[in-house]
Formats: sequence, C-alpha cells, structure tokens
Amino acid sequence: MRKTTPRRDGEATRRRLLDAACEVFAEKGYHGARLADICRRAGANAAAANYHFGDKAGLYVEAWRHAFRKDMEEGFPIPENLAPEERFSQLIRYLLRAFVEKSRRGRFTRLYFQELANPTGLIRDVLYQLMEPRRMFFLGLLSEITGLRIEDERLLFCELSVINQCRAVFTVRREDLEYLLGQPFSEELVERLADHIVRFSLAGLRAAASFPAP
Amino acid sequence: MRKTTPRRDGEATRRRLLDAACEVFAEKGYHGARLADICRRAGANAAAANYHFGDKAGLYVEAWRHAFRKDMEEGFPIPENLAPEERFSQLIRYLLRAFVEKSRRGRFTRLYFQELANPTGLIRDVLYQLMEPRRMFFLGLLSEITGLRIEDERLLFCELSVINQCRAVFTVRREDLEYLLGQPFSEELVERLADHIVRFSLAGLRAAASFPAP
Amino acid sequence: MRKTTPRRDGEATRRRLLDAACEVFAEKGYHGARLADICRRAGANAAAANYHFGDKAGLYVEAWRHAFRKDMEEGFPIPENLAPEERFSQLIRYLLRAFVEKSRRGRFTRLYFQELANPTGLIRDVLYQLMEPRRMFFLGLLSEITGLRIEDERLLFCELSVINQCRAVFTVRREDLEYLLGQPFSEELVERLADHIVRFSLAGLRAAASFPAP
Amino acid sequence: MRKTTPRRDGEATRRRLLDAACEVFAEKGYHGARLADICRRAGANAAAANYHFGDKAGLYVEAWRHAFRKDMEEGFPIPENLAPEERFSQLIRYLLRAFVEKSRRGRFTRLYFQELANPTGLIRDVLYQLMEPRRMFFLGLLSEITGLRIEDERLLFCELSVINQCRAVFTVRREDLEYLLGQPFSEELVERLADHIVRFSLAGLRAAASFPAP
DNA sequence: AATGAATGAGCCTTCATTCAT
DNA sequence: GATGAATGAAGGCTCATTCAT
Repeated sequence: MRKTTPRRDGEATRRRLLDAACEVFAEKGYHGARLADICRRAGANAAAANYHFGDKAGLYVEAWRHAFRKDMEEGFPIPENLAPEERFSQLIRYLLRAFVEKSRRGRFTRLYFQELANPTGLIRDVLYQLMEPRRMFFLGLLSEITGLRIEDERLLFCELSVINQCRAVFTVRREDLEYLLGQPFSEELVERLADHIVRFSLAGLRAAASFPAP
Repeated sequence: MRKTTPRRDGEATRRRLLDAACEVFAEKGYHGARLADICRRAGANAAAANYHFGDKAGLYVEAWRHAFRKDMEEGFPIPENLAPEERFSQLIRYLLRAFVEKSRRGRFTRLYFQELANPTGLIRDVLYQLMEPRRMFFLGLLSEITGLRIEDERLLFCELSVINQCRAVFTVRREDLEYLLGQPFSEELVERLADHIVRFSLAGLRAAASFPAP
Repeated sequence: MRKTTPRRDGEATRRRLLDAACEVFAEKGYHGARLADICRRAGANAAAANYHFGDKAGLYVEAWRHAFRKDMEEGFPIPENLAPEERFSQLIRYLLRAFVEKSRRGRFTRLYFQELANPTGLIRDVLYQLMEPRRMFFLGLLSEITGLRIEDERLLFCELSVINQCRAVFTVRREDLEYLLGQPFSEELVERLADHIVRFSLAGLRAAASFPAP
Repeated sequence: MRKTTPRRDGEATRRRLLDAACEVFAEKGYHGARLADICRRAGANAAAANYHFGDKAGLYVEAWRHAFRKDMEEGFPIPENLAPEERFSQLIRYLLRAFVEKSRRGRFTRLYFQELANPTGLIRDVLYQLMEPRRMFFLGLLSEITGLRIEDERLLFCELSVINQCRAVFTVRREDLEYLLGQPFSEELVERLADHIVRFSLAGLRAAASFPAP
C-alpha cells in the first residue's frame, strides 16, 4: 500500500537522488563522484542535492543509509538449520553474487567496498553501528566453525582473511581480474571463485583454530 | 656507463621529484595526490613536474618505474635452498613488514597496493610487464607448494586469495584495523598477522590443490 | 476598529515575520540577514517572506515601518516641564539604554543604527519621512539649549556630533568596546558612558553656540 | 631607487591587486566585495588573487597592511612644538581631509572605517597592534589637553566621543549627509565641519576633565 | 493563505597546466 | 634547466526567488 498522495513528488525526487548517488558513489567513490553527475542522473537541478541533503557529505551519508536500509530489510536468506560450514558457503556465494547483480543489493555492496578502499570517515558511525549486527552474524558463524571465541585474536584474523579475499572481486578492475585469471569475466567465473574461497577459507579456518593461542 | 656530465643538476631535481612523487602517490593515491605537494616536498617549483614529465600522468608512470627499479635491484632476499613453505612464509613476512618500514621498499609496496585499490589504468603496461617477473616468482612458489601448474585456474585463485589477505594491511585505515582487531597497532601485531596469513594460506593452498580441477 | 475577521491567521504569520525580520535585520544588517533565518525564526516557510512582501527589500521596508510604528506609539517618555538640559540628559540615557534592553524599542534602535552604518538606500523615504518628527524633536531640544535656529549650520553640526557619539555603542562590536575601554561590558558602564556623553555634549553645544556663524 | 629588474612583473600585478582590493574593500566592505571585481579591476585573472594571497581573507589582510604601511610611512605631519590644542586641531582636520582626498591615505581611512562599521575579525591583530602607536599618539594628545591620565576612564570616553564624531563623515552616505545638513557636499563643508568638531570637542574635553572621577 | 520543492545565478576555491623568462 | 607568474576549467555551496499545489 502506498500513501494516497505522495506529497507532490519531493519524495520521488529525493529517492531518485539517493538512487543516483548510490550508483555514482559506488562507481567512483566519494571524491571521484561529481554532485553534478548525480543530479543530472536523477534528472534534478545541480542544487537539488544541497536542498535535500545539505551538502555532498550529507548526501553520501543518506545514500549509505538508503542502500543499507533496503539491504537490511531483506536480511541474509540463509536457512539456520544447516551445518555452519554450509551456511558459510552460502554466505560467501551470496556476497560475491551481489557484485554481479545490478540489483540494489549489489549497489550497496559496491558502495561498501568503495568505502573500505577509500575511507572517508564520514560514515564511521553508520558503518560501524549498522554493520555491527552483520559482523556479529559473521563472527558467530566463524566461531561455530572454528570453536574459537569471538574475542580470540585468531578468530579476528580469520575474519580479515575471509573478508579480504572477497574484497578483491569488488575493488579490482574487471579487466585486471581478467588479466590475472587469463579468461573473460563471467557469472560462472564468479561462482567458481566463490567455490574456491569457500574451500580455501574453510581449510584456513581449521588450521587457524588448531594453532595455539598467542 | 653513465653520461660523463649529467647536465647541470637536472638529474638531481628529477630524482628528488620522483622520490617525492613516490611518497605522495603511495600515501594519497593518484587522485588524492597534489602536484603542488609533490613539488614542494621535492623542493622544486610547482611547474617542475610538468617540465620533467609532461603531466601528472607522466610523473605517475615514471614514479612507478623509479620505485620499481630500485626495488628490483634489491630483489627478494630469500634463500633459494629452503623448503617452498618456508620461502612462502618469509615472503609474506617480507611483504607485510614493508608496510611498517619507512624504507624505499615500503614506499614501493604501498604504491603498489594503492594502485590495486584505485586502479588508474595509467600504468597497466608498467604494472603488468614489470611485475611479471615478481608475479612469476610468486606463482612458481605457489606451484611448488601445491603441485598445480601455473596456468591452472585453481592456482590463480590461490594467488588472489593470498595477495588479497595482504592487501588489507595496506589499504585499511590504521584506526579501522585497530577497531576490527580490538587492539592498538604495533609491529608485533603485524608479525602475528603475518604468521596467521601464512598458516591460513598454507592450509588453504593444500585444500585448493586437493580439489578436482573444474 | 479592526476588521471583523482577519482572514484566517495570515495576519498573525505576517506579524511574526515582521518581528523576526526586525530582530535579524537589527542583528546582522540588511546584507548579513538571511531570509531563511527570518522565516525559520518566525516559524514559517522559507517562501513566506516573499509571499507576503514580494522580496527581501520589501520585507526590509515593512520591517522598518513595523518597528517604527510600535516605537512611535510609545513616544519619548520625557516630561516636558523639565529644563532643556535635563530633557537632553534623559534623552541620551533613553537612547543608550535601548541598546541594552531586549525590548522592541531596543530592537528598533539597533535597526536604525544598522541602517546608518550600512545604508541600503531602500528605506530612504521611510527613514526620512518617518524620522522627521523625531529629528525635529531632537533639533528643537538642541535649539532650546543653544539658542541657535534650526536651520543654522552650527546646530546641524551639533546634531551630528551628539548622534554620532551614541552610534558607537550600537555599531562597535562589544569586544572592541571592551578592548578600547579596558573593562568588561556592563549596564553600569553604559550608564557612565551616557553621563559622559551628556557632559561632553552640553559643553560642546555651548561652545558651538558661542561661536560666530560662518 | 628601484630594483634593477623587478622580477618579471609579478610584483606589479601583486601591487595592482592590492590597490584594487583596497579600493573595492573600502567601497563595499569585506562581504560586499567580490573577488572577481577586484581581479578585473587589477586586470588579472579571477584566480590571481588566490595565487598571490591564498584566499579572500588573505587578500583582505594584505590589503590592510598595504594601505597601512603606505600611510604609516608618511606619519602625521604635525609640528611637535605647537600647543596641544593646536595639534589636536590639525589632527582632526588631517583626518577629515583624508575622506575627501582620492589619495592612498583616503583609501586607507575609508578601509579603516569600513572595518569599524562591519568588523570581520580578520585583522584584529593588524588593527590593534598596528593601530596602537596611532592610538597612543592620540591618547597622549588628549591627555596633554585634559591633564587626565591615559588609563582614566574619562579620557577613554573622550577618545570615543572625538573619534565617533569623525566616523560619521566616513560612514554616512554622501547624500544622507547632504540631506541632514541641507546643503551640497563640498570641501569647504568638510573644513567647516572639522572646525566644528574641534571646537565642540575641546569644550567637551575640558568639561570631562573637570568632572570628578567615577 | 501558505508551503514544499526546485531552480539558477553567482561566489570562492582548487588544481593542473602553460608561458615568458 | 628551471621557475615565478598566471590562467581556465570545474567543483561545491549559498541564497533569493519561483512554481505548483
């Protein structure tokens, strides 16, 4: 059900701006993005962004919230009754597929990795606070697999190892990836890469867990 | 053999510019770096960079060559008679230490990871051609460990997995890293992280190798 | 008699806008004042000012009329049976106190001196025509004291001398005043300054009167 | 004597910019002045100001220094062997004449009163520190005349009274002045006004001095 | 009567680049 | 060989104003 009368179309413009901002920020990063581009893509005046969001930084933060909110509503579509390794496997696939998808969720994930690659510091609060549940979900999963406690440095190292393997797919230019792998980019390639990361990481996790704590 | 009389001290200025460029590009990335900063740090006029290298892109490419050349002359200081796993271990440590070091080699490594994080496309040739021997050295090592051939997709995936684990240290902001790991940054932390990556990756490599080819 | 039914509460909004405009214009001057600030302070939409008054200049003129009307209704609360020197003394004190007061009259006086400091030319008519009675009152007082006729250049010079001594209090930044006088601002300070201006000016008036006309 | 080779004409441009800045700032005040106007009037590119002075604020400060330096070099051309009242008289005339003059000194004085009318806070240091000798000169003169010590509040009040009488001439619009005085502006008018201020003030000074300290 | 939304003109500033010396 | 000087393009932002409802 929609509102009977979406107050004029301010809401619509705002949304178009946010959508455009997500796309452009995800594509070019914060500094690379041009406010004019975003407004043009949203079919709005160059001052529209400032009207709705105060300034570029404000738009960036709201774009994050926008992308994140949509994403969170969906949640991880992972059955809870599976073995942790299987859930891990599905999670990795889920993450990597987001890269290929043109969906809103893909956009969010790219936005996320852009911020990781070039931190602006603008959304530290949003990033940390809103990501915390996701991160805890992920750490919990790793904890189940390894038997290590969440505070254990070894577990946190593992988190880094897994996450950073995934990051590559989002931050390397497609043509560089193609060069490195010696084949054209394809959805199947991403699937096989996801398989690899799962195998590689599950073995790594076990090895890390079997090692004595520092 | 050198030229008998390097014209005036143009050579010296040029070198200072290259050194400064390496530092600044490594620190801020291509787009974040300001030509004026580089020239100031080199103790040269703001127009010096353009005079010597044509434009910003030219300076960037030459800075790469400069950093790379210096780095290559030194080569990997890894004894060849060790077991491949041990050489792998030393290599990872060598890479990560470069992050902490203020040395020229540290600068190069940071430059490298900056380009990975924000590819400019400007140094594709330099990157690929000049990196090839390094990359082959690394792939050869992985091949020795896994028994997989260099063309094998599984091996290339492994390369990605290992490299990208190392990338984090260079591209994540120090404060974010401290947040994620829940402890202050220190050289010892980097050492333990290197240990982790070695263990995690060696297990991952074995797992990847034991899997049937696609 | 009022209109029986002031259309809706348009009248109320209009008045709130005028009040807010007086305050902000008095505080920041014409160019320093932001239409948005005024509307916000009036609890109205940013377009309200233009709706009611056409544009910024229109609002300014009306704000003047508004402030002035209120002020005039009250009139100078100075007993007419006192000696002219005593009335002069009370008038000066009355003016300077307006600076300290948060009252409507204080607001008007600040508005007035703002216009003197940075003439906009927008309210020349209002300023001259509406101020004329006040000015005549003041000139009459000076005439009584000096015995000079109102058209006498010497009297007009005296008017300038007295008025401009008062201006300082309104147009100098409080911290500058504190610097110049070497003491913190206080109501007592203003009282003593008023005393000084009265003494200084009465002596000056006499001297001016005793001088031969040019 | 000039430098043999004024390095290119950078110095010249810089001076033209400063001259233009003095004029425009003196005319419109800091906020009213447009950087573009200044550069255009100096026959320079719109970015030239930023090249030479960093930003608008920097240009403003330097314009002050520029105007002030020239002014200071000349100094007050007042014979020291005259009676204090006579020196006072000459000083007041000197100040007011500056308004009429199109000379550099006139420009400086207008700049000064602009800042008084609309303090930017940017040149507080310049204003206070560099003005201090002038102010001390003036206070010393008032002290000689009144016999009051420089710290005496009564003397400081007198300073305000005299200075603020002079301010009017600089901050009131010429047409307003003509309206108030009922005659066209002329150099002779300014001379007579100066005479008046001298007489008015000397009487006021004596009166203030004869009054008991608070 | 009043407002949310949108716009466009104009401003300051940054930065790579060019030119004359 | 090197530089001081200067420039133009472009970006973000502010603010009064207008439009449709």
